[in-house]
Amino acid sequence: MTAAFYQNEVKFFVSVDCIILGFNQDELNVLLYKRKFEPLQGKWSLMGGFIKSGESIDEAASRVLIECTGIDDLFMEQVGAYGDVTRDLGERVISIAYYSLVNMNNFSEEALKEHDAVWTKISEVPDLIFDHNKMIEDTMIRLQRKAATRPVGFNLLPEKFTLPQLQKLYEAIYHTQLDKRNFRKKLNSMDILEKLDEKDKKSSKRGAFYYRFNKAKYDNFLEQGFYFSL
Amino acid sequence: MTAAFYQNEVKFFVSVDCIILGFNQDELNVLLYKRKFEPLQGKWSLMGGFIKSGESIDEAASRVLIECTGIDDLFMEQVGAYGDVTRDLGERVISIAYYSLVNMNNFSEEALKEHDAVWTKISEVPDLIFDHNKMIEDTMIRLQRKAATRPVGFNLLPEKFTLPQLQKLYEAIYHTQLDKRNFRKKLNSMDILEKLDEKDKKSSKRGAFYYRFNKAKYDNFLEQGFYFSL
DNA sequence: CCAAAAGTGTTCGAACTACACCCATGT
DNA sequence: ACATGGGTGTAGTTCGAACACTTTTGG
Repeated sequence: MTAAFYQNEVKFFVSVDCIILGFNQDELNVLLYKRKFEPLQGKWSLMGGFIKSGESIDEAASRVLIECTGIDDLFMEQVGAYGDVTRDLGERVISIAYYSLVNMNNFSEEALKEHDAVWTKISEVPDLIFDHNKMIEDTMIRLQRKAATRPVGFNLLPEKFTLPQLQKLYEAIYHTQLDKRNFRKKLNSMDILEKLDEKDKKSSKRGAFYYRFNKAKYDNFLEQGFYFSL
Repeated sequence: MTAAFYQNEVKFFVSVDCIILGFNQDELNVLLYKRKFEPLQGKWSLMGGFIKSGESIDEAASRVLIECTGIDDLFMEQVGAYGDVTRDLGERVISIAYYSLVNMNNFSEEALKEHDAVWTKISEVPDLIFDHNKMIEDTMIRLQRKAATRPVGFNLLPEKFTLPQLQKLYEAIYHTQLDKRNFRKKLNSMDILEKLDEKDKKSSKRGAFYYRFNKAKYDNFLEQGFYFSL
């Protein structure tokens, strides 16, 4: 039994909410859920869960993420704590948002249905419960900064991807158009990708070469004192 | 009485911890306190406080900040939530860190003594309780990113400051040396400062002109579609 | 043969880096 | 008069932005 040092203080429910992002058909998507309990049962929301007693915040976020995706070891980062007094309509709950970048292809239709989950284009996110829309907005800003300086974008793609795909991804993240030649030139100069012999012929007749992110090359790139920036 | 929706869940103590940063004699400083209660009474720590029931996290942080500084309306930003199960030696406490940038000159010796507070050079911060050292480290990284893209540095200086002072500040934040001429050229091109007639003669015989950050000029600068970057 | 996407280099201007000397003044 | 920190301009280089045509191939 631990000593009760803080007897006079108030306790709060604390939850985590997960912003799970994927990329498909040139658009960022977020995984939304129909809420399964009151209050606001049936409304659209992020997937979340209360922190349990033996569990750190990161662990709680991992747990929720695994519940949702069935996948372990996903890229995940804390966005921040949300604590307006009336943010939750039920009782007072402080929530800590995490975002995760996943490869949408790893999700089966059944897995999604089972949880009442749908991938929703970022541009078409409806009104969500509580402050969940704000959490997504904050996440988008954070992702922009992160993706500009760290190679986290690859988490949103399959292991093998084409350069046009990669470019579309960054265009979606930054919400801009990029020049094909400049984009490729920059990537080329970093030498962090591995070109495969295989081509993807789904999106064009000619086909585009597959590439793979090469961690060893990237580490080497960092050792040279360079910084990733796209 | 609100409905009890979440009866089966666990509640936690939630606190805020404040990283109060100042700048003096070419160094960033952080305000440290001798802890006033058990556990670890008398040890060095950040100033913190438990969140109270009617209070948002931001409000709690503001309250603690005002208690410490006597000043309202300080620059303040959330760093993140810290929730390792055993981070607090007393009972389990989840803590949310905020950093604030202040002008050290606004603190009287008496005000500091009253709280058992001391300004400590960032390079000389001792072992603090719990994860407070980690909070400071995370803050420094965050400050670097923030200061590079937003004019937040001015919060660390008196209203009137000299260019050598400003340069020293950025050198301290980035932990690097900057070229005097290039630094001034860049600032000049932004046209966000107002040159005063007055000179500061404390640090040299010739004296250095005072400048003042001009919000209107800065807003205009933004409207032109430029971004602050130093 | 043609539509549709993949792939490829060069030029120009802007921005950053490096760099050295004179100025003002308190002691 | 001199030591100390304040203030100023230019040249070279690098980096990012703009830009158009050829290639491949399924239909």
